[in-house]
Amino acid sequence: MSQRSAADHRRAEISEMVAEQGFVRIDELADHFSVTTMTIHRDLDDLNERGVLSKVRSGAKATPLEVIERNVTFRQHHLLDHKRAIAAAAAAWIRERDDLSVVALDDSTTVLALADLLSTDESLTLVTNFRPAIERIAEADAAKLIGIGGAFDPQFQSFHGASAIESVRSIQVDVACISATSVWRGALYNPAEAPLLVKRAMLRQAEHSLLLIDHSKFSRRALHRQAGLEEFDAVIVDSDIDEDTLGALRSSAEHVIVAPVVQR
Amino acid sequence: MSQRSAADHRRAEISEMVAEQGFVRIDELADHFSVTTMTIHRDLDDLNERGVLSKVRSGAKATPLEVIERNVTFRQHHLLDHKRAIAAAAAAWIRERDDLSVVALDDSTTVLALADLLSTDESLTLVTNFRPAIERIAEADAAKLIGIGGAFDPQFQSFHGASAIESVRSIQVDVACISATSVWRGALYNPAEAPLLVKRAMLRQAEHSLLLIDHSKFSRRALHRQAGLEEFDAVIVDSDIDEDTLGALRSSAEHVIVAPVVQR
DNA sequence: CGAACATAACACCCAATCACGTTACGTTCT
DNA sequence: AGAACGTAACGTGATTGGGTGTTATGTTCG
Repeated sequence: MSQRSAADHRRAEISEMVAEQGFVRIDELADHFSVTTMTIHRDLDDLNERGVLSKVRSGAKATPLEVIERNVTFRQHHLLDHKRAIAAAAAAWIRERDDLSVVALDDSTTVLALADLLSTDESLTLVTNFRPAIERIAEADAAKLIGIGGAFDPQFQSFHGASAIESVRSIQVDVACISATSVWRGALYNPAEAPLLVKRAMLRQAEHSLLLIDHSKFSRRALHRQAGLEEFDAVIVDSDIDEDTLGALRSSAEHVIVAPVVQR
Repeated sequence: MSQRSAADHRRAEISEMVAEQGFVRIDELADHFSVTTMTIHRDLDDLNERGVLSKVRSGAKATPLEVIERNVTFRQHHLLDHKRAIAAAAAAWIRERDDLSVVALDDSTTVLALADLLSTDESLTLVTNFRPAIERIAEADAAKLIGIGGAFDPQFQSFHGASAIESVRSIQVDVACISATSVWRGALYNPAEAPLLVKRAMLRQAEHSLLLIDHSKFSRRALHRQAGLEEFDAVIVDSDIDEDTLGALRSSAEHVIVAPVVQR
């Protein structure tokens, strides 16, 4: 499954090196990987394009962490196995309860993995403001789809704003599947306000709610408070979460599901 | 540009044969093209999938015209040069007037060609309920995008329903670019009602309006009346329209622009 | 200015995909 | 049952496209 080409592999390693060292020279990289500087140039152009790093003269420097966290194309491939595990657990949770047919999905890459799992189910109606999710659900041509429109935000690849909120408010949802950038002291936080408002609206319209969150989110902070952990029917985390954090989570959330990560 | 592979060419010819004769046998086709029946099977599977024809035992029969006309994947490649010509004229019309910045686009393939032309312009805001258009505009990452959400209709690949109408009503549009399936006695007609309602809402919210329509639409009929030709600031047709029809059109529309079709 | 660096254009290689045929096995007619 | 037809699976040859190097030409720095 996670079959990477040689180029992808090299680019991933470059990303790591840049993240660690802050700056790396192009000729160093060319030397290290035994390729031409031209190849490195192309790698850096690509990574720069995707917002993973900044290409500067003679090398590349790290992008500020906050920017990375917002960037969809970066997030998309990050911790993919973990996200799939979490999504599988969420799908199971939903399928156990067969009275749930309208599922709202927010604009997170974790939930995107869930969209893939649910999109083949003809009996479901999926509601989302996330363009990649809309794309895949439409492609699958099985589940019914309600798109939440509004002002498109290229950074998040999703639709926000008053119009989006309005649209969400006009729908009754059985279960909302939500993620967040940061979990801290029993509450969720997000770096930007616009997508957060849509998430809140989804929660408000939902009879049930699931929080899908991977272990990396517990060591972060973000600006805007989104919701409290106790508001969710269940919180789903991957099994790479550490003991202490899991303990703390169990004390503040109603029900915690730990999704086993399958290593490739 | 229009570089077709041998297989595409054969499939196009099959489509024609089926359209003309109503039904063709698989072994006839295999014989005619000097290929195996298996290859024809695959061709028909594909064409059937795309809704161009219906595969039945021992052969293929034509799909009712109405169904063909509704089918997006079929429409997408139909009269492409004409659509491009019309779109170019529409783009010119809009660019001549530099006070126009919010453009609404309906769910038609003609207008999709226009979306491609406008999506690179950073000063524009594009509004649409058409998934392929949303996709391409987001991809271009230049023009601002407002997505119209709602219930997704796989047949048209666009969003409809009360929620979509509501969303459109909350926006002020400078110019609405609309198409239709049929033009008949000075009015527009559409085979389905749901997309029509969104088109009407777009027109209502728009200061100006353009009708983009190719010559094939004048020899058709459809069920639901959409609007009168006189409601548009300008009607854009391709140059393959015949004299009489053009004359009639000129008498019922305010302003008619004939877009020259470039032959490849 | 000259050295270091960036980019554009072209050519090549390899791997993945596609189109097609062949065969073998199901399925549906009469 | 037997003929006609459909489908699944595999092999193969052609085609495509991504990834890389090379060279030639710009561009920026000191």
